[in-house]
Amino acid sequence: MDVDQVYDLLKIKERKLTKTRKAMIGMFFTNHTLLSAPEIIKLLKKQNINVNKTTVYRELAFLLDYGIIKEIILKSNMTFYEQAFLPHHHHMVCSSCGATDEFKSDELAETLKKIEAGIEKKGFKVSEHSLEFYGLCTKCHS
Amino acid sequence: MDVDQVYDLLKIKERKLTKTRKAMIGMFFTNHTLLSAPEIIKLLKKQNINVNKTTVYRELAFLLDYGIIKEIILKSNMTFYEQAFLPHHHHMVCSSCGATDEFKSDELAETLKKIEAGIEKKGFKVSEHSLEFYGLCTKCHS
DNA sequence: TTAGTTGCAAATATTTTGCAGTAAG
DNA sequence: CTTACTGCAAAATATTTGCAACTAA
Repeated sequence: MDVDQVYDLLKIKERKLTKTRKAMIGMFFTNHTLLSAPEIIKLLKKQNINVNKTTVYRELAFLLDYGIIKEIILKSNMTFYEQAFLPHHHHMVCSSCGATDEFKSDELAETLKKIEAGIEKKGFKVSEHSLEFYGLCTKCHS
Repeated sequence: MDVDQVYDLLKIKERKLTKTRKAMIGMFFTNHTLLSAPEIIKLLKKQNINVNKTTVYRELAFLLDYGIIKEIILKSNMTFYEQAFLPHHHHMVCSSCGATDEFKSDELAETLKKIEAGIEKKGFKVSEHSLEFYGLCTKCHS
């Protein structure tokens, strides 16, 4: 799924392509960074799009609902978002500067799948998991 | 580490054993459930300990600081706490009713350790990870 | 034209802070 | 009696809601 396919989806669903919506979709497909609502508001301002925070929160709920973005909650107790079409991966979060980086591991994915199967046998229907590693990034542990 | 050892630690560090502190420590060593600040306030009320929310938040920060409890942030975007001396485990969280359950897996622990070693080779110093499984508990998926 | 979208102001909810007073050891 | 601890009120932050006005298709 790329930007144009997202536009097509919106057209099919008869949802409008507003300036803010376009800019936010662009953001998620350009940056592969985790973005929070306050950060998005700042980024929009830089593009001279002065939008109300309410709109940004509503837009995030919208994109989430359409499966275009994913939600990730970090220990900072803030909600972050990223594009939903990236290959499955996890995040490393620097507890000092807050920088995030991603990584993936086939072995990990496989183990998690096995674990989830085990959990389901006990009657709990798993729909997703969240896994993040916290510590100090290269810059921060001198 | 048990309750009495925690009391000893406080004595050594010349920290006082107040009624609220004692009750909260007791809570974490009795319940092995995840507890949030609002829940703790309610539980204290039931014990006729009417304490200000500020005190509870400060006490949680205190216990966290002394390594007596651990912090876990769930997708609900709320902070939960649990005793820090339980054997390493992870949580299953029901997206419908919010119930949490715990489980452990040696295979998972081993894979995670390996993954963390791999991450450290790239210069990121891992200090902890958070892993939760979300889905529907037995009661909620009919 | 007509849904879908937006802004504004106000409400929620959790968590934090400053300061003056209280109590445990 | 000393320093840790507490309450209160108010602030900081993120997020949500109702409603009237607006605009993309």
